[in-house]
Amino acid sequence: MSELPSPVSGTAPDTLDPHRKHIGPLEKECPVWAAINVLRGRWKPSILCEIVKQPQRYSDIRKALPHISAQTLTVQLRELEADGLVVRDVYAEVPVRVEYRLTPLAESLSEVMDELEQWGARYLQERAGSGH
Amino acid sequence: MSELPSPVSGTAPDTLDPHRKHIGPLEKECPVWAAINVLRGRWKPSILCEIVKQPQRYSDIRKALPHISAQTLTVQLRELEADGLVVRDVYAEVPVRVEYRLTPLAESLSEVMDELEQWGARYLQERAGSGH
DNA sequence: CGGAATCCTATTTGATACTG
DNA sequence: CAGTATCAAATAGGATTCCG
Repeated sequence: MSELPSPVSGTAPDTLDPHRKHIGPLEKECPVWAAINVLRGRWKPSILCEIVKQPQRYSDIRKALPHISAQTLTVQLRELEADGLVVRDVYAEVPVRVEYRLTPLAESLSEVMDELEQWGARYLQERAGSGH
Repeated sequence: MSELPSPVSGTAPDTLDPHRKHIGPLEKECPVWAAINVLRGRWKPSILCEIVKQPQRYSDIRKALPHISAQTLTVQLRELEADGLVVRDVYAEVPVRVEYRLTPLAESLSEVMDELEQWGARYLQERAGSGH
C-alpha cells in the first residue's frame, strides 16, 4: 500500500517577526480590539476569503491577489498562523507543495466577516449617497 | 462566507484599474476592508464603546480612556466624524460644550462589534489555553 | 474647555533581487 | 515552488507646546 504524502503541520521557520510586537495594554483586556487586530493587515481579509473556499497554495493566493508582494504575503500568512487562524501544510513532494487552510477558529471568524461585509456595504452606500 | 470583491478574482475581465501606486486609505471595492478600516484606529473601538452608552464630551472620553493623547483623540474623532459614525454637537455655552454621539450607522456597527467581541473572547481564550 | 501645530518614532507595506 | 533579504516609502500614533 503506497503512502500518500502526509502533511506536516505548521511551524514555519522561526523568523519571528520584526512586524508583530507587543501592541499595548489595552489588547489583553479588549476582545474587540483583539478581533480587529487579527484582521488588521492590509490583505488579511482577502487572504482569509481566498482560502475559506478551499485550501490554497502560496502561488494560488498570489494569483488571486496579484497586488500583494511575496514578502507581504509571507508575513501576513505567518501572522495569521501565529494567531491560530491558518494552518500551513507542507507536502513532501518534489517540488514541495505548501497549502494553507483555515482553522475552525478562523471559520467562525468568517461568519463575523459576513456581518462586517454587510455593514461595509451599507457604509459604502451611505457615503456614496451623501457625496462622501 | 461570501466572496470578497477584492483585487482581481476569477475570470472577470480586469476592469479594476491598475492604479496601484496610490492605494487610498479606503479600498472602495471591498466592503469588508472598508468596515475594518473605519475601526482600524488604535482607539476607535474604545471610543465608540464609550459613546454608545450616551453622548459624551471630549473631556469625558479622555477621562474614560486615560492613555489616549489629546491629539490622537481629536484625530480619531475627526475621522469617525468624516466616516459618518459620529456627530459633533457644539453647544454655545460659556465655556463651550462639545458632545459626541453616534449616528444610526454607527449604532448598526455596534451590533457587529458585539459579534467581534464574542469572537475576540473566544480567540483570547484559545490562545491562553495553548500557551500563546 | 476643546482643541491645533509641530516634531518625532514605530509600524506597515511595497519594490526588487536572490535562493534552496 | 515557496519563499528570504534588503531597502525605501507611507502611515499611525505619541509628546509637547500653544491658542480662542
